[in-house]
Amino acid sequence: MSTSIADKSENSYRIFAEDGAAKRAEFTTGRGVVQTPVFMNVATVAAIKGGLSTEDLEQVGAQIVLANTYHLHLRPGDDVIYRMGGLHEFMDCKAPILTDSGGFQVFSLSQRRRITEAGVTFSSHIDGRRIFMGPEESMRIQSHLGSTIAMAFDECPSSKAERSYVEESVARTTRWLARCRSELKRLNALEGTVNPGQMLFGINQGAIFDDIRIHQAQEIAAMDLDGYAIGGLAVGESHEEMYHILDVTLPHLPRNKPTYLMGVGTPENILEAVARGIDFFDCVYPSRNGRHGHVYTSRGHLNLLNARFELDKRPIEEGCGCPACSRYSRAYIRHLLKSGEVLGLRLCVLHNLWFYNHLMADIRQAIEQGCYSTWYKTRIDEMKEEK
RNA sequence: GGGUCGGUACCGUAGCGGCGAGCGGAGCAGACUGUAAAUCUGUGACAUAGAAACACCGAAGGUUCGAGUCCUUCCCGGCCCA
Repeated sequence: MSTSIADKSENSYRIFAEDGAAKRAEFTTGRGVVQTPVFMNVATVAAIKGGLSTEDLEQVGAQIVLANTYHLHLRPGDDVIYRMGGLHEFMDCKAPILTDSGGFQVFSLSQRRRITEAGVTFSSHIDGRRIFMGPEESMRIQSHLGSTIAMAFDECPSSKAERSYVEESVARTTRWLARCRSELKRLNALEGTVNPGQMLFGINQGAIFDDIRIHQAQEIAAMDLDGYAIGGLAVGESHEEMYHILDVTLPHLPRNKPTYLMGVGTPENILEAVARGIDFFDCVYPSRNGRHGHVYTSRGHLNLLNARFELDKRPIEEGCGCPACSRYSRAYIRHLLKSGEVLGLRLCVLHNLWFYNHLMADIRQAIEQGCYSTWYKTRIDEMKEEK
């Protein structure tokens, strides 16, 4: 079955176990069922950085992949991907793909940006040329890409922004969401659309102002979308502030729809957020940190570049079934990293993504078993132990 | 044996009388949360931090208010000639 945007008869999201606020659900997409809570493996430019292939993603337990509208629009161009049959065809990916809308890039590539009601003008990080993107442009690009889930075009105000600015920005993001919704409906109905069942997730914003978050959550909840994201977190505020925003905002988003905490985070962040009811996550940490020799284990993270691993014959984590741990020592991977060999990066990224995807599997199991609320705290404590 | 150029931190170098010695690498450590960046930031030693100032610029003397910088001798290395 393939539902999109405003759902008709049956909800594509089905919760079958709950433990406190934590939800264990399955989300049915046109590309198969996603078991949640889930981590989305970040392939910004339709590739996991660090030399991983689509095949590697399958091996590492990835259920779903994230790619970026802004990056793919610039290169190779969404028209190229459209003519190649869409993202799935282009990268030979069978799993569902969520495309981020480009809204965050406006925030993170903040030079020379100009925001109006119509959209945002900012400069390309590749060649500096001016780019205009608004809700309609973002939806058209994502429609060309043919992703499984499109994200609404939003603005991500800084966590330190003034209240008056955040109010204005969030109101605009909500108006943009309505425009995204109608544009995507129009596109889905067009002849030749890559994925006519493309879904849409809206995004909650509001920096760290409880009332702005809550008010906007109520507004977008009424719009009946396929899912709801919380954006603008983990951008400089403290963990306590982030968890607090989740605590106050999530009750105002539909419980019978998937929720997505954008860009988060550390294993600890994820464990805490699941406890509060989040289903979807994505983060560059496992891939970026992996490329920098920073690897995750159930007993905390290691920096494989450290001299103490020079003669360490152990795998990154004892008992881990990832392609790196099943064969190679810390000492060897450290040598590869030191030598600048791509294999070193690749092995670390493989391990980290395996770790994240398997952490999510453990989380799902704990919720099913009804022991999540105690289990996750133990997991967090274990990660703080001596490495 | 003669000539010549040179000896500065782990390596390569800058410096040509005011240096509490600059720069690159390496090494060591840290940072990265909807990925412009295999990037960025620290880092002489004294266990660490801070405070502090004592990195003794191949060695020993000398000139000078002051020497890595000038002079003398010696040691070591490269190249050229015999």
